[in-house]
Amino acid sequence: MRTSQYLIATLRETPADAEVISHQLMLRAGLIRKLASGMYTWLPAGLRVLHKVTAIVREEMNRSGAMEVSMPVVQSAELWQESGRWDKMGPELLRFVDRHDRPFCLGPTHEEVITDLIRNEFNSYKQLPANFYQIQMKFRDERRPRFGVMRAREFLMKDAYSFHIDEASLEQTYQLMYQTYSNIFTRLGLNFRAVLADTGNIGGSTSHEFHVLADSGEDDIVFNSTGSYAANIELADGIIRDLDDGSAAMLPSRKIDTGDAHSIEALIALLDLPSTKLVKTLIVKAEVSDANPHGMMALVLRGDQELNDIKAEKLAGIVCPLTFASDAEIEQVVGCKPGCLGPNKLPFPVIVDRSAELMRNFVCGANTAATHLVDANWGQDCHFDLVADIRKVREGDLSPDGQGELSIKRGIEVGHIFQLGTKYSKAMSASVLDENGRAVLMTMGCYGIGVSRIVASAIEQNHDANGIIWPDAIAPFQIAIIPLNAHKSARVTEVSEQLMAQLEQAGYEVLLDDRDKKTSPGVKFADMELMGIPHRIVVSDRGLENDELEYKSRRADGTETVALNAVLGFLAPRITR
RNA sequence: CGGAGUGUAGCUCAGUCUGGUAGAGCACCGCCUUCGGGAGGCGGGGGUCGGAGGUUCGAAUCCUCUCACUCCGACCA
Repeated sequence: MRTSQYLIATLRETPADAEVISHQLMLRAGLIRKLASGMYTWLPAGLRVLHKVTAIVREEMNRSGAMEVSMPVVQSAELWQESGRWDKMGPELLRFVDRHDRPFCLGPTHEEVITDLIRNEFNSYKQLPANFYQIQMKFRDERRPRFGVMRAREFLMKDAYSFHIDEASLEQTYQLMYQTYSNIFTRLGLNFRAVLADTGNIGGSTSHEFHVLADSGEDDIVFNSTGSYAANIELADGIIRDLDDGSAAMLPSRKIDTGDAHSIEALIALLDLPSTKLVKTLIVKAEVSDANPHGMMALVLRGDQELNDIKAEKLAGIVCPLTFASDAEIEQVVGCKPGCLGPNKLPFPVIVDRSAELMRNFVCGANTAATHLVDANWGQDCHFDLVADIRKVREGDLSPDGQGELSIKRGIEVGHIFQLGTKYSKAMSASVLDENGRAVLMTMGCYGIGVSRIVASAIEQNHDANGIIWPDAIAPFQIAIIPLNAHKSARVTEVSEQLMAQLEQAGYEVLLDDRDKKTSPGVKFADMELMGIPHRIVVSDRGLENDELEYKSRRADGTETVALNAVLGFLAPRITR
């Protein structure tokens, strides 16, 4: 390909509305342009990258035995009503009506469509297991699109759905997908990690996310040093090093005046105690019932620990999304402001985190203004109804499997695999006959990869001050040829053209910067670097005097000299294919 | 959806407070010079100042409404 016949849409300056580096560089390198919030046009160079990623995903999915299909982007409401998600999904599901006033939506995912297809096609256990996938634009009307294609409303996704006769078969395919995903992200040249994950509103039991490690990531992922444990912080478990064992003798409690010390910080300063001797009591909203007429719930943690919202939302009877009771509501029901709350004689359920379960002789609010209890104890003055893990793990906690301590890094979620079970097959009556001729609901799994998000996350992980540095596997072009002073030297032009033909013949993708003399060498160097082309060859009169070319890797600093007749042998070991 | 902010040339921005002929750099077009790291000179094209209403002799500038976009929080590939 020649730059003179290609759209090189590079920008010298950073567009003002781009915040993260990948978004800035995708705009500057001329990969994408914005149409509206969260919707982007892919320019030629960007689309080449997207296609590279797509091709690798497709190859590995095919290798795993999955079958590619293509389902409609527009889906009828009936299917969604059948699964119950038409009402559950909320405004993220973009709905509209056709000319006959029949309701439709733009597909944000395809569990309903595939389940409908397979319940009609499959009749026998002999047809199982089977795994179907597609690579297609999805639409989700995000509350807040951001970071360019990282969280777009329209995005390219690989989604796969597997069908099984039982859990054991699902487990096998799940493991196969886990391995396939690892192969994909390895081939893409990304630094990634698979972590245990929450299943969110897709439902199901077991789930893993695949994260590309990057500081700009929106998720915290937790893992130990040996690699034997990794989880999204949403559900990560950890063992506190200095956990109380409940062995201390109980002291009688006493009430003390704590004035306007309402926070944990103020209390530790006032009482000269470590935060591990305090408990914090948070009041959240719960469903109103006969047993819980106030519609409230207390969540109790050790003073130095933080609440994990996602874990808390799994408690029975709690209001989702997690909502804190207002000061006024608390005052009305408990009789004091939030600064003096404690788990003593509260008129609603008290859930205690494991960090506080075994504490002895702790400090907590007395549910009276400006008063706290010292040497409070469970069973003596305080009570709880349930012990649960509602704590956010911290860096330095011990790994739950006993191997090493936990660290926390930022990650970008690029893949997610779920064991769905029979959630959709049950709602939509998708069954086959087993060996005994009895109808059995199919067990399902689903597996997603954010293809367009991968492009952005690859840039987050591979860039420098001059621009993008593509891994060879997904570069729009692997090699840039820059002729110098071509207008003054017929030989430079001739050699450049021959070189391009030779390299393309050898199967490389080459971009020859043949822009005319008005485009200075500096501009060409800068553009090719900004676009992230990983290998560069400069053709100059100076070099050709000795039948030599100059090679530079986008990842390395210096340049190397290559004999004109030895280029192919020189490049072969340097370019990953 | 709550909170904050921004809309002026393709891009980055000045001008708005204090109303008076719409600007700069980059990009683009033409000619000349230059040619291994975003060159220089001369000449040129390009704007309903996000939109609507209002105040005024006069509005990018003041007032009201509205739309779009970005950022911070809750959701997700």
